[in-house]
Amino acid sequence: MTGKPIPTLALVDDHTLFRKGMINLISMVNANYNILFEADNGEDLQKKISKDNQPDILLMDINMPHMDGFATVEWLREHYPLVNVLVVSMIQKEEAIVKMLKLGVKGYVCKDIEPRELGEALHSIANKGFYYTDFITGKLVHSLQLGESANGASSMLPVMNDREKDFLKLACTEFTYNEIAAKMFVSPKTVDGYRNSLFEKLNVKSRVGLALYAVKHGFVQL
Amino acid sequence: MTGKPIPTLALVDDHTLFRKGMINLISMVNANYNILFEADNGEDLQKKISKDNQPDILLMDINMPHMDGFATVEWLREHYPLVNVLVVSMIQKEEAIVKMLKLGVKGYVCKDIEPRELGEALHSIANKGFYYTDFITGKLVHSLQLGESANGASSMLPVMNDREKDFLKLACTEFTYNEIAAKMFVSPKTVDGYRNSLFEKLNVKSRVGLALYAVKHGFVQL
DNA sequence: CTGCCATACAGGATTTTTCCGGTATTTGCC
DNA sequence: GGCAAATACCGGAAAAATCCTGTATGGCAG
Repeated sequence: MTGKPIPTLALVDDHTLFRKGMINLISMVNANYNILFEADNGEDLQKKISKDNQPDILLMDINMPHMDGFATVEWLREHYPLVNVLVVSMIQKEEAIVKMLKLGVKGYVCKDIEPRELGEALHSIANKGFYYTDFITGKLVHSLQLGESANGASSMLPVMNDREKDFLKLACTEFTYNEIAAKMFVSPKTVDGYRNSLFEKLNVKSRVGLALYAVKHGFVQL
Repeated sequence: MTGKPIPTLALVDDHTLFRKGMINLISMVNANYNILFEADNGEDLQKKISKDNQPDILLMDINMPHMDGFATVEWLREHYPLVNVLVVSMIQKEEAIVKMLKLGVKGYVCKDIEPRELGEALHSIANKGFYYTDFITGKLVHSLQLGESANGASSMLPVMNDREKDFLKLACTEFTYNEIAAKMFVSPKTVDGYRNSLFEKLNVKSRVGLALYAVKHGFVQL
């Protein structure tokens, strides 16, 4: 673990030829990357990845036999959350893109990507932690807009009463629950109730979850 | 506590005439607000505000004798963090605006505000929780840009090593520290060290503080 | 009037978080 | 080689957060 050495990569794709092609592309990029390993699919990846063999960036296809890209990202998120996934797929369907984004992938590019853009994507992920093109952002925004208006059910905010909203704001501070109770002029046991009620309503299970929810939904400004 | 009744207001300004003028303006707005009380300055406010006498929105000047707007907002933030402050001041200096914004005020308008805009501001704060005009946003962005480049010292990010950055990302999840340790392949006591080190470097004192810092500085995406 | 539901609050137990004061290992550098 | 700084780690204890079950109150619809 010597500081910030050469970023490491791994490739997951069921087509050997395509993997070799990608490796060739990567070698054309004027930057240094160490390729740790290649895998045929998610199952194969599970065998090859380990504590001492984690890539910084994982280039992965979606359509794969046995264990596809979605299942693989979910598994990685649980077991190797520090691995940055760059999806490399022919699939351009908004549904797939948005699904992957929700699963936390750090980039999504088309398989016919040009060397220059691949270099940019890898560099961006290695340094800023993500690479989202305007195309991807566009899909995401579009999907959000759909969710907000037409759909209706999906983005409906849970019903919170005023006191719960007040509590939510104060939960996004470094006050302890006892201090929050004092500022809300209620018993600590009552804020205990607000918290548990919000855990359920907002589908989170910790104060960090509450804070993140509040920020995401604009209850507090950063 | 009957649902969402008429929003309550309070005014803090040392000029009686101006307060009366504002009240008149507010009455012209086609919306209902209850005015709880008026105060001459921060000190006077401290006497008049109480658990059972907190306004939803507090309209406040900056230049006031005895206790000015800045001190007052700081005090409110500590003792009545749920009160939304709308600054109403002649002061248009970027420095003052940015300072107030940093103190968490929910809006900043000029004293020569028109009835229509005042109505919009109050409505926006009562519902969305804030009212920032483009003018204010502009000042803020400008100040941020200054901070980023010229100033240098002010916005310099603390030096975090790679493992600390990794930890910071995982701290923004609902994993416990034990789970985080497992995912980072280190001992729980080590993440204990990362945490304490970041508390100091980032000037926070709880996990919520860490998460909020991380979001604000783009270490995690929402 | 009465039972239901939402809200405010308690006691008590358990887990997590936070804090403190140390130790071993590694790494760069004089 | 040896020293300072950074990193990984430990035991123990105090504080905070989380969870569960249960009570009192008040509004309100049947």
